[in-house]
Amino acid sequence: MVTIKDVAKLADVSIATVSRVINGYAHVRPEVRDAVNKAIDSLGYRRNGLASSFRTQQSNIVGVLLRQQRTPFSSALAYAIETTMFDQGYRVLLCSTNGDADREQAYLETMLDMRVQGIIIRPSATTARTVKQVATLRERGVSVAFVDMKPKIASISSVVCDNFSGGYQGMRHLIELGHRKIGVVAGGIAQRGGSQDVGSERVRGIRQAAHDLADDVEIVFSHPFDTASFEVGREAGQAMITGNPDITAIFGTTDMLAIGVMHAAHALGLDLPRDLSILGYDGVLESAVTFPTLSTIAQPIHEMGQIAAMTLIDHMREASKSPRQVVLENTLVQRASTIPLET
Amino acid sequence: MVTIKDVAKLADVSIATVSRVINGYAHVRPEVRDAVNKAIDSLGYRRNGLASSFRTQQSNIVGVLLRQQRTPFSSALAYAIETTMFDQGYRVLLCSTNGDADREQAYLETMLDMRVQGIIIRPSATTARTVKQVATLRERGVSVAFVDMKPKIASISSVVCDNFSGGYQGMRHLIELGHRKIGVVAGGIAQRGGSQDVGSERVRGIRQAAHDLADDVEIVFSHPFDTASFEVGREAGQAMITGNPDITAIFGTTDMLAIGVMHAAHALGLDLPRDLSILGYDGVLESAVTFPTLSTIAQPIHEMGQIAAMTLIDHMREASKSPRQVVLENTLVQRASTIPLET
DNA sequence: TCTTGTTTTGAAAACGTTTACAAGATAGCG
DNA sequence: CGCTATCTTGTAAACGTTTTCAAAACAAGA
Repeated sequence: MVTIKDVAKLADVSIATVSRVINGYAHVRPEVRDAVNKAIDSLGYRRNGLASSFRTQQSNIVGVLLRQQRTPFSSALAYAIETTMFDQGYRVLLCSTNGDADREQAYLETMLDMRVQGIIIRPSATTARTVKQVATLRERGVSVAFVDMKPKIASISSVVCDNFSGGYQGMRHLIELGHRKIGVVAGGIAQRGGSQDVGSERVRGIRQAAHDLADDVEIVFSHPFDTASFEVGREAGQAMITGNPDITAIFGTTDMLAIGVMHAAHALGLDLPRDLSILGYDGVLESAVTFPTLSTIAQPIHEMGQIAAMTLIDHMREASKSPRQVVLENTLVQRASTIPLET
Repeated sequence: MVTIKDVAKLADVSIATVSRVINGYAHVRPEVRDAVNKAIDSLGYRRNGLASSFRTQQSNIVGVLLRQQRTPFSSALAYAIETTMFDQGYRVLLCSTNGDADREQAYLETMLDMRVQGIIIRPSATTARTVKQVATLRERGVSVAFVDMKPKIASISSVVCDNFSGGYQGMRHLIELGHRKIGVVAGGIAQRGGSQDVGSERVRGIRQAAHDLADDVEIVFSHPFDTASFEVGREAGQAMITGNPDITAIFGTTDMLAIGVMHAAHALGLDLPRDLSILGYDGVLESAVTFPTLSTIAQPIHEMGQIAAMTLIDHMREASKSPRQVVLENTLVQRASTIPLET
C-alpha cells in the first residue's frame, strides 16, 4: 500500500508538504504542488481515510437511525437524506432498528465508536430512552437532529410536518365534498407513545376540523392499536364498513391503512369511489398506484429529508448554531378516490 | 475523552493489558480482568473505533452499492443485507448510485478510503466499468459479492435468481389457464446491458415456455426501453391493449410494470380479471395491494440479501474461500389477477 | 548591505490503539 | 533446590496522517 511517505520520497519533499498539497492548503509553491500531484498520480496514491480520520478524530460519516426501512415512507426519507449528505461530502451509515431498542442501542454505540460527526434519528417507540441517549451523544460532541418527531428537549433540532394541519385539511376536504358521516381509521398511535406523536396530532386536526366546519358531522373512529399496515387497514375497514353501512367516506391516517380500507371495500362489493370516498395520508408512491388512485394528504418527504440533512450539517460545521425546529406543511393531493357525495 | 491510558492508570496495569481485556484475549488473570473492567465502567471508557480501525487497517464496515434505493425491491434487499450484517457484527455503509456512474465511482472510492472489508454490489448499467473497478478492489484485498447479477468474471461470488425459470413458470401459468394470445411488457432491458441480464433472461424463459408447451400461443411483445416503472407500464399497457384487443393476458416482467398495465386496463374500462389476466414479476409488497391482487413470480428477495451477506462474510473471514455462484428459484404466487380463460 | 516581514518548507510530535518481543512470575518436574 | 515450560505482564514500536514549531528562503524597504 502506497503511503504519503512514498509520495514524499518520489517528489523529493517532506511528508508535511504532501499533506498540505492533498488538503489544498496555501503556501505551497506551484511547481512543488505539481510535482507532488505528479507523484501521487504515478504511484496511484490514495489517502488512507482511516488514518486521517483517526488523526483528526472525525470521520465524514453521519449516522441515520430509522425505526423502519422497508416502508415506503422510510425508504423515501432515507434516500433524500443520503443523496443530500452525499452531495455535501458526507457518507451515511444507515441503520434500521426495526423498533428493537437493543438494536438502537447497539447502533448508537457503533456510531459513537466510529466518531460520526452527527446523527439523524427518526425515533421509535422507546422515545424516553432514546432522548436520554441523545443527551449522552451531545455531551460527546455529536450533533443530533430529529426527523418526523418533535423532541421534548427544545435544544435538539427537528424537522416535522404539521400533522395537525394535515388532519384538518383532510377532514375539510371530505366535509367540503359533502360527507357528513365519516370513518377515521387511525392506526399506529399507541406504540408511538406520547400525546405529541404524529398519529395523535392528525386525529386532533381531524376533530378540530369537524368541530369548526360543520355542526352535523359524525365521526366514527377506529383505533387499531397496531402497526399502520395494509392488513390492519383492511381489517379495520371491513369492520367499520359492515358496522356502519351509512358511512360515505373513510379517512385513513396512513396511505397503507387507506389502501387496506380500499381493499375491504372492494371485497365487500362496493363500487369505488361512488359508494365510498377514501382518503389517505403520506403521499407515498403506492398511493398513486391503487385503483382508484388514492387522494391523500401528501407529506413533503424528500424535503423533510433534505432539510434534516442540511440542518444537521449546519450544526456539525458550526457547533454553536442554535437549534431550529422546522415544521413543514402537508398538502392535499386530490386523485380519484374522493368525490362529492351524491345526494 | 477517556482513553485506554486512563483506564490503565486507574486499574494500575499497562495499556497492553487493558487492550487484551478489551479484545478478550487469553492470558489475563481473572482478578486483573475484573479490575480493568471495573475501571472501564467507572470511567465510562469506550474504545476509540477510529484508532483501532486505523491500527488494524480494517473497519467492521461493509459497503453496499445499490443502483436504486427507493424501489420496493431495492429497499427490501437493503433491509435484508443490513440486518444480516448487523447480526454478524458488521455495519453497513449504504449507497444508492441512482444509476449515476460518477456517484458509483465516488462511493467506491469512499469505501476504499474507509478500508471497508467487503462490498456488495447490485450493478447498474455501466457494468463494464464496474467490473473493471471491481478488479481494482480485489487487488486491494476487498472482498466483493454481486447480487441480482451474475458477473462475467467467474471469480466473483454472486447471488441471483433464476430469471429464465421464472419467466418460464409465469408463461406456463398463463398457458395452463388457457390463454393463447398473451402480451408481454418487458421493460428496463436495454439499460441493463448485456444479454445475460435479468430482463432478457425472463424474456428467454417466456419464449421457451411458449415454444415448449403449446403450438398455438401467440406472444405480443412490448419493449419500452426505459426504466421498469409504473408509468412506463401504464403507457405500454394502454398501447398494447388498444392495439391488440384480442389479448387475454398480459405478463409484466416487473410488478410495477404489471401494476401500470392494470391501471391502463382499468382506465380502458376493462373488468379485471375477467377481461384480462395480468401477471407480475418480483413479489414486492405492492403486488399484494393492488386491485385485484396481483399474481406474480415472487423472488426470494430477503433470502437473496441474506445469502449475499453471508457469502461476503465468508470471503472476508477467509480470503481463500472459493467463489460461489448461488442461484435461487422464483415461485409463482397466485392471487386474484390471473384466472382461467373463459371460453 | 542590513533589517524586517512574509512565504515556503521540513523535522518531529502526536493521535489511541494493537502487537511483537522480552522479561518476570509461577508451576511442574526431577 | 534447580531447571524448564507455561502463563502473565509490561515496554516500546508501529500504523499513516495532520499539525505545531521553527528554520530557511526570499522579498521588500531602508
